[in-house]
Amino acid sequence: MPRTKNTSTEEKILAAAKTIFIEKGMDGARMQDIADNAGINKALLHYYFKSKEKLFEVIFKEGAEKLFSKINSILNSDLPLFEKIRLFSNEYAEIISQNPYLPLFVLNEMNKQPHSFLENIFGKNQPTFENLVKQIDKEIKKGTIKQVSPVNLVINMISLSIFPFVAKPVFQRIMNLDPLQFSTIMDQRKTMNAEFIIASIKK
Amino acid sequence: MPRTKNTSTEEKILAAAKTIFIEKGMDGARMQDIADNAGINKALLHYYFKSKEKLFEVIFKEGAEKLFSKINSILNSDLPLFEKIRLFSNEYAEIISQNPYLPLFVLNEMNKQPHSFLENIFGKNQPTFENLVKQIDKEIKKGTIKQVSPVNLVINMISLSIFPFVAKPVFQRIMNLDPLQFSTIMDQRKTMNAEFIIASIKK
DNA sequence: GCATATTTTAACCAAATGGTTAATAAAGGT
DNA sequence: ACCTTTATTAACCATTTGGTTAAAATATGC
Repeated sequence: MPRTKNTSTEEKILAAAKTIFIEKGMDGARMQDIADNAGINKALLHYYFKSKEKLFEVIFKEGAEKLFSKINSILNSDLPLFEKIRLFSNEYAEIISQNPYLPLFVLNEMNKQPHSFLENIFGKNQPTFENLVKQIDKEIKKGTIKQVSPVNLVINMISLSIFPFVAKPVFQRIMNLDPLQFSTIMDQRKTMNAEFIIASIKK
Repeated sequence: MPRTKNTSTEEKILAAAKTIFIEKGMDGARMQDIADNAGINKALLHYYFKSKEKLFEVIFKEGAEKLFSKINSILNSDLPLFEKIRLFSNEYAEIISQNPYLPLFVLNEMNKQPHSFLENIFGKNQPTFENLVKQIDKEIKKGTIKQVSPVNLVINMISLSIFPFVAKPVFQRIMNLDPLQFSTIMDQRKTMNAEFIIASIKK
């Protein structure tokens, strides 16, 4: 097993695999494409990562981690609720504009991969929302926000952050936007989303 | 024995193709699976629809149509703004809960298929939002709602309606919800979404 | 400098896959 | 009945695909 040195080849493979898998998905990706993209022989892929599935798993895991870790850390921080919403919206928008194709990749594969595969990956990092739920209940009692379901609030925050990227080709087309216009609108949303959410729950 | 009136072969194929394509996507779908699912010989698929691509196109077109036609018709109707938002949220939630796997299928393929393929499909049905833009401008001048970008309002409405279904496996997992709990929450959202949107723009 | 271990490659291989063909069965028209 | 057209099938085929092998190149330790 080559776990010792020469990470450069391994890194080249991982970078290439990321590109190809995210672009084509597990089924659409070809090992030969990944090898070509990494500038190496196909057999080397199997030398470093024994199968397509194993290689995919590494890429998927990394992607899922990138998307999910921030949610948990911000939503469980000690910030005041509105600040939390603002921070989440801003930071999440940043992550996603830097990895615009990641969400669809992860969503797509989460729907397709068997349960066992996902179990393996999500084993421990189970986010907790207790902190947030308590915080929201407190604000409701204080009367600063409306009676709102914490779960649904989080779903709204995440939906508004991610979906526009996932549906970019749809929105661009049905709204007749050129890429520049679309990107301008996405930029507006970075600050807008938080205020939109806050306005919807503020009393 | 004469059995119960068998649906036409073409219909059987289309139904099977829908099932398989939506479950596995264009790349993951196997012609043999579609044939088996339809209870016919694989060659018959090519007899009715000459290639996998052509068959896929039919299924995709139908799915995209189902998802997009309603948007246009409701958003261009003559209802008052808030009613429009409520009607859209309700009807769209209905369409999607009846076809929960359709959005991801369409989104996924819209990101993968080449431009030419999509051009063919969206040729004419280009939605228009002029009506809605005017309506929103009017409400802003009347002072009933905040100064809000019509495009972003529509993006929000659609995002909140669709994304929770697309990300169902994610939400179920990170929020530790069993299928029943999740479905209850989705039901709440049917009415909640509209009020959430309205609250966020009401002055 | 040399033996050993690691990395990389070209050539293969078996299975799977979309698609074709030629023959057969069923329907329709006369 | 008989012929023509349409529908359906089993057997193939060419290509693609993930994966393997054995040999060559390169690095490593002494």
